[in-house]
Amino acid sequence: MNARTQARYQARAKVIKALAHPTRLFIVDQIADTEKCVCELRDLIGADMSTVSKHLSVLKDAGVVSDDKRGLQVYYRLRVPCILNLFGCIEGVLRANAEAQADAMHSN
Amino acid sequence: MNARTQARYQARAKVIKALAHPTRLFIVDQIADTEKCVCELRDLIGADMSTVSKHLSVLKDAGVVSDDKRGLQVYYRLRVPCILNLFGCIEGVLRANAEAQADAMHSN
DNA sequence: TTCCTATTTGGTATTATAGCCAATCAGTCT
DNA sequence: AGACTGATTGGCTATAATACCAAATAGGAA
Repeated sequence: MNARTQARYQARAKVIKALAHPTRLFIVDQIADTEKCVCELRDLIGADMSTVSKHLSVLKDAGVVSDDKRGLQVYYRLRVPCILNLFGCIEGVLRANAEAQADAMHSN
Repeated sequence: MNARTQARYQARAKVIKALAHPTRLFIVDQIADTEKCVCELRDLIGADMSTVSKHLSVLKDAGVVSDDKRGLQVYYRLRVPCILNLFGCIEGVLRANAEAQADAMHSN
């Protein structure tokens, strides 16, 4: 794998890595159709505000969300809606995993 | 976020986490339409075979790939093709990021 | 059986990530 | 201006991920 290829996959991995955390997936779901401020997300998640803020900065740095400061609040919204399509696929993987596990049980 | 919700997002995150590495993304691309054995992937990637094997086990454990031992070789294939759709979306994010960066340059 | 080859597993050092607290920053309101 | 609120940043510790080497496993061939 040469340097150019390596760089391309690294850029892709950065975006996916930003999504690879339960809290951040939850955030993406929450702001999918309605923007929300950090304090709202903090309440929904139940973690320290600084923790939520850092998760949001990871998502923002990857280009997944965009922010908009209005008054004291900063509102975050999903910048790239196609990410939502991913969730259906992931659910498919989980279903397939569950089936495979069930099959393995039967064959014992 | 209650325990049930937490568990669901954790399960999803596991699958996405399995994809969140340049080498593993490369592997997914490589076996998208043709299964490949570990040694072929090792040559393409240029890392230690044990490293490649561990990447494959992460993907397999998440249910993304399946393996098939024939003779001395173990062949890996993509188990859930819809993951390929993700790549188009990711490229879209990267393009949007590049544009945003270009815009930021102009406004200086 | 013994040798050889492909793969996996164990051990370990290095690096990255997560979460909380405390401190800081940036607006708002009086 | 000074007090207040929402958000971000820095610092720290704990945990997880990565990559290599070396050792073990599994199957094929002599």
